[in-house]
Amino acid sequence: MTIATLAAEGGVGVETIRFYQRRGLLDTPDRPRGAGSGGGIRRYGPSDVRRLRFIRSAQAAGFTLEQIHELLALDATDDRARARTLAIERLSALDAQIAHLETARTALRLLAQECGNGDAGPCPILTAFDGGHGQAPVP
Amino acid sequence: MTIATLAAEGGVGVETIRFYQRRGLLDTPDRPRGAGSGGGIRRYGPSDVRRLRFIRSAQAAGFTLEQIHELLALDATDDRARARTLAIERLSALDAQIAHLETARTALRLLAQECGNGDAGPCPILTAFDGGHGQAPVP
DNA sequence: ATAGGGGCCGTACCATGGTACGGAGTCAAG
DNA sequence: CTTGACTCCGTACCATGGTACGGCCCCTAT
Repeated sequence: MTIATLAAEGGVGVETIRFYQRRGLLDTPDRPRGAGSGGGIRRYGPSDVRRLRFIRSAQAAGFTLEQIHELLALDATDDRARARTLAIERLSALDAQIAHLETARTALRLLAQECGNGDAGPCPILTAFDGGHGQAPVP
Repeated sequence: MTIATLAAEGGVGVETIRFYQRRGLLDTPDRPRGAGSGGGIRRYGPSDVRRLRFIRSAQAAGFTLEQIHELLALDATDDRARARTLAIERLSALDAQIAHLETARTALRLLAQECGNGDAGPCPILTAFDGGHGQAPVP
């Protein structure tokens, strides 16, 4: 398949594929020799699709591209311990993030509710979050 | 209080305060007239602290700075409907995001588990996420 | 054989949310 | 009345994760 097909399979744009290649997340197959200068068109296979889909999923799990790079490198080795460590680290970050968002959700429900009841004047937006004392946003 | 104190109250850096001012999220008090040229040092009060804390909380709830800008503008009006709409929109985005992260968490637990059992060879990182078909990451 | 649609490549640009820097001004304590 | 910490301001820079552009090459169908 060509790069456009690969991109479509992964639900991303062609430029994104190239971007991932530059980052070393996807490999760049050789251009078939035999064409005039520079070579022909690179071809991709099912393993590239799997890899691309993995990247998207791992991204959805909150790994950065750099971490995904490491995970992919790990896939070739049998350093299970390292892979486990990465997974567990991300898992606890994920737990924290979820807890965090749930807190935010509670505060937000309050805001929606306050603004929903029929009292006069503007709803007290500035005080809606008064429980959370400047909690840092999840980066 | 001075800008450094305000920053400390909000748990952010001085540069962040200035950045918020440029974005119109915090206002920039007048420099007291009477000093040589340009004027003296700006002073901040408790309302600035509240506002700053609100910004941080809203950010934690996933609002962008632009949306926070609108919320703050709304605080001066009595357009409760608009505030409610924003809150409810963010609420459902938040719900989706939480659900999403929970899915990721499940997949990740699987990965950690797979890599934890004693089978030979590398753990199948690439197939660990095979349930999620290239789900887009939460932006 | 020629046009058009992709592909290839380098490089530039984008949004978001800050972070840093340098020079000048201000202010309070010693 | 000087020193040193802090402020002000403009502007530049950073990381992340892309997105776009322009020029050239290749390939296939007409």
